[in-house]
Amino acid sequence: MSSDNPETRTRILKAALNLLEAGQGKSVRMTDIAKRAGISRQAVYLHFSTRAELLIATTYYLDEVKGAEERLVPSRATRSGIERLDAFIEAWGGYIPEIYGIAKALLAMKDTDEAAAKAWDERMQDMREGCEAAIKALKRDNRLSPHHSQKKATDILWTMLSVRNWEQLTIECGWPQEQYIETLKSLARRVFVVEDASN
Amino acid sequence: MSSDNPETRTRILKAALNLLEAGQGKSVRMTDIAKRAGISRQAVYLHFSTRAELLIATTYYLDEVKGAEERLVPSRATRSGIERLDAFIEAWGGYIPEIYGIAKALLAMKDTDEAAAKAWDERMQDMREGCEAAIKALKRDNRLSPHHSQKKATDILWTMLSVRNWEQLTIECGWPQEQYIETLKSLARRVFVVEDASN
DNA sequence: GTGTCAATTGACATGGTGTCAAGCGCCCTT
DNA sequence: AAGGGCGCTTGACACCATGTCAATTGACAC
Repeated sequence: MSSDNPETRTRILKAALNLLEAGQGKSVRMTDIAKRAGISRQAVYLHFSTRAELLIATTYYLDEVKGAEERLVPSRATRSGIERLDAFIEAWGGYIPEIYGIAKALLAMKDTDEAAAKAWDERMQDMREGCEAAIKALKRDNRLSPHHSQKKATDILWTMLSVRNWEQLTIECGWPQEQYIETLKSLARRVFVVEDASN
Repeated sequence: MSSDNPETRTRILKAALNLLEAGQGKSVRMTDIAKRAGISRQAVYLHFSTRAELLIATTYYLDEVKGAEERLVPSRATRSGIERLDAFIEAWGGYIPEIYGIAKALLAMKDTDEAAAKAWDERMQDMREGCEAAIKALKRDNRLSPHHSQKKATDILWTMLSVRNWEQLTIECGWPQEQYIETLKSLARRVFVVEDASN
């Protein structure tokens, strides 16, 4: 079981979140999390039976805390496909730095841990739906470049917006977050948008 | 020291290579490599003092075996910037599947192992030089889009061509290698090339 | 034969995850 | 006020991979 005392449970989640955010990808041990939560290591296992399970629960907690859902509201509310594409890139691109710590941890486990892989893929699938919606909206407006099928365009946008690419551009290449967002918006336009595909 | 008997040394490297290629990213243990080389685990340590050192040596061995250098010759030999961009994408994009196994192993160690990180970054730096050269050639021809500075264009091309992106598009999205290459060439054109920037 | 050197064997340290069992303190019940 | 249940603690332990160490073997060289 992994529920009984909700107090301690959320203390653990908070601790995990803090450490993952602060560590920016540095590996965080069960011991560290326990210590931070002011609890014994074994108590952590009383609530989450594996590290993977804890990390996964942490992602849900993160979404709750940061209001992941609400962020996407503006992108859904926009009228034109182009606006929607922009709004989505802005929302997701702005969200990445907040989830980066935990994303990194999950990503690192992906290769060895089945559960971690599944959790991560699930979330990326959610994100992909956003991409797909933006592409569909473009298509509806007859502004989607005829170079790409809908599936292919979605694949490309999804890949462009990956956490790994954000990492490479901002952390390795030193781009400021602002530039990342602006550039990705402009790239997406160049790649996906045409004047009017119906003519 | 890590040299004395070149026979055994290359047997180890071959074993590592085989396993990494076959495993397509699955973690390969020192024990596995030793067994494959028909040698005791400790003998491996006689030649390579750490796993990281072995993996790094394996990348050099790989380059040697696959003739990494020669692959880039056609891209250097081309006249126009556009041809060079195409040739580079083809050469590098075609090389990725061959190095994928070891790339994955190195990438997985990057977070925890200093040496592995350095080795990987070094190789990516080499690759980046190819990107930079292609961008410079475009610029020289006045065909580089004025949207991007040379540095920024290099950053983008470098990121587009990352192993992670190849992985996502081919393995996760299921693109055939052929489609990967063609699409990346076409994307690069759309993103970087203009009719003639000097007018 | 004796030395040298690659390789073998087997034991051991380390560091992290996950397991197990016993015990402790606190609140709830009756 | 005694007894139970429950959340947590303590400490020992198994596991697994990397890396270390020391003693030994076997071949070839002089």
